[in-house]
Amino acid sequence: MATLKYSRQRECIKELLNNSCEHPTADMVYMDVRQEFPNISLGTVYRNLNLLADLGEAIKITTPNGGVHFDGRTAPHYHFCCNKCGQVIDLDLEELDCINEAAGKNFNGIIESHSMMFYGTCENCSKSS
Amino acid sequence: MATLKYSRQRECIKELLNNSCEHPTADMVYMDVRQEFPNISLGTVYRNLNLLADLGEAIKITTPNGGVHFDGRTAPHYHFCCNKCGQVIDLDLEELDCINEAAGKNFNGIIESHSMMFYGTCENCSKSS
DNA sequence: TATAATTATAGTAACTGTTATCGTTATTGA
DNA sequence: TCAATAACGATAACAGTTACTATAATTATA
Repeated sequence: MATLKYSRQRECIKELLNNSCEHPTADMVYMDVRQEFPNISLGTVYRNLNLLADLGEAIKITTPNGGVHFDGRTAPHYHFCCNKCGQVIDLDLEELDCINEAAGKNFNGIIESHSMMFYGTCENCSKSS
Repeated sequence: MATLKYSRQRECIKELLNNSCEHPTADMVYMDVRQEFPNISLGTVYRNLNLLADLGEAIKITTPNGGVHFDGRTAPHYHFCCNKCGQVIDLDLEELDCINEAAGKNFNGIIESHSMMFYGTCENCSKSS
């Protein structure tokens, strides 16, 4: 059961995530997708974003101020979050696998993965300050 | 203005954070502190937790499932979050300063700090599975 | 100490982001 | 073409958190 069925709305959201280099929140996706589907429901946006994340076709990024961003780039990579404007930006730093082992020292559970977020001031905000 | 005034409730919350090795959420703190202040308000707990975090006397830890945990240990260290029970645990891995520089390559903003969270299965959950 | 000024509290309402519900619409497979 | 069912839009419900307000506690001053 629960066979996946095609939907134009989901396709549009997926496209939008893949083609934008920003990492939009559900609200930002809602704004954008409404240009093509003027009366799409916010619930539909949430449902599909979570579905895509569950399918592994998108990544959910939680920022410390509580905002949740979505990324269509599923290859592992790290992000930067600007302390001033809150924008989330991709970083050119390859994933450090070895770090999981290092963290596992003196720890009795099983470490499978990690996430890392960098903070500071983005280019725009450091210019206009 | 806004001179800080002593409050027994805040002191109790601070104590509680410092003496517990778990990393409680606001709700967990609320439960605990009610043993001493049976009719403390949940708002008071939130207000003081955020105040302590602002003062640098506690640290706010946001987990990807949306939960916010608080830590009275303010020295920089990393955490582990169990995928099964959601518990947050301290790790014995010293902060990697050099990593900020590495991340700054090919990046035009200013990187000041980073946070890292490890995931997997905690000791308890891996036993009882 | 007594009093005035002001911060913190308890209780509650309001707000925000997200999920659940439900009747209708779209997709799919026979 | 039709039946089965997933997805939709609209809206209600929900959880976590913050804002509001009258009262209580703390602090500074006389």
